[in-house]
Amino acid sequence: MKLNEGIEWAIHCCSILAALPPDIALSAKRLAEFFDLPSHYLAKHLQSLSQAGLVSSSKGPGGGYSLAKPADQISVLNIVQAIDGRAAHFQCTEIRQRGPSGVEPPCYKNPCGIARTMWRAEKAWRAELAAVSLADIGQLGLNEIPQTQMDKSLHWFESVIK
Amino acid sequence: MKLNEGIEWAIHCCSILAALPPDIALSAKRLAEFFDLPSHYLAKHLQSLSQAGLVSSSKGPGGGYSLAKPADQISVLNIVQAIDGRAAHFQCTEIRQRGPSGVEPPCYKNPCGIARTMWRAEKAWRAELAAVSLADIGQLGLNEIPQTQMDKSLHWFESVIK
DNA sequence: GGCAGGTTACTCGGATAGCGATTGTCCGAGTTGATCTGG
DNA sequence: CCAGATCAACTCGGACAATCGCTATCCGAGTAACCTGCC
Repeated sequence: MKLNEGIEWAIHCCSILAALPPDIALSAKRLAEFFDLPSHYLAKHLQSLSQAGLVSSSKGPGGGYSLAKPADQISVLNIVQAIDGRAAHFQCTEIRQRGPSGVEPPCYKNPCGIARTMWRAEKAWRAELAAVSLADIGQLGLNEIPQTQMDKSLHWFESVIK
Repeated sequence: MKLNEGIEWAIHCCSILAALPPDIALSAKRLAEFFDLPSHYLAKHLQSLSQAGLVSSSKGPGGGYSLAKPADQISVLNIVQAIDGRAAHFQCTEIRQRGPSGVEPPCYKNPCGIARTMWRAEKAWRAELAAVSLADIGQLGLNEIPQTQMDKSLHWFESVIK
């Protein structure tokens, strides 16, 4: 199992948007340029974020994407689920009901213990991701980004936005 | 992202092996028959369990698979990792280092906050799975399996093992 | 009757195709901002 | 100089290929039990 690569891109892009003034939009092309990513493919993932209501989009010159909500109201889980879907990773196919020892479906009152175990683990995973907001990610970044990169980033923003 | 379907099969098969007397081996064919699964494909996953040292295999007539360790020393995480590999689900490609604002790799002392967040969530996921052993799964089963199924299963075992 | 050798049937293990989801790419619809023209 | 219409460039959004990993299958290597013939 491998997590969708676009998840990394989406979280990074959202954290950039969170650092910008709220009324500034950044196009998919600019975001791709900032991270040196294939712009068309990144656009596909940004569309998912837009459909999930995490970012709002505007067309035409000066348009692009901006956060639809304050950064502290968007969790990492929101972004992950927007890109990767909300389906459970483990899917129980009820093989206990099959084969020579299976009995009628109504006899099974609960999901089987194996599925419950897997789902409990997924729940813990989601809880960890839900506990971290974009604002938290931004704060981490402010504390740890090399000063040189911060300067280059600010310079890049100014050259692009004007 | 979807978890390998074989994980469900492998855990069910291991829980069956855990319920058997330790000196009894069950072949891939029999296990597939019990759950009505494609035997050849199930065999592939059982090989993974064997390579991981969770089950021991014996060839020839009367051979098959049996648990290599006591059921309380095999966690669900062991099985999941045997089938799905031990690689992290989230792979950080360090896109923060790329693009016009990137600086030299030595400037980045820690993994980026996004990767740390994702990995912390995976750690919580693994911890939940590591906390459940095959013995626990078996206990859950004993408490919840319909009596009719238990009878049919015992009957099937007797007809197969003799 | 007991034993040695050969045979047979059964099992695992790795090597080999098929398919679906993720990855990657493109063009059309729509909007905004600037430009140009006329008053 | 200002207002309005036109135009052009830019952006998103959905539709269309290519690649990789999961799914599925097979056959060969090895082993244990069994059977047969001989002592």
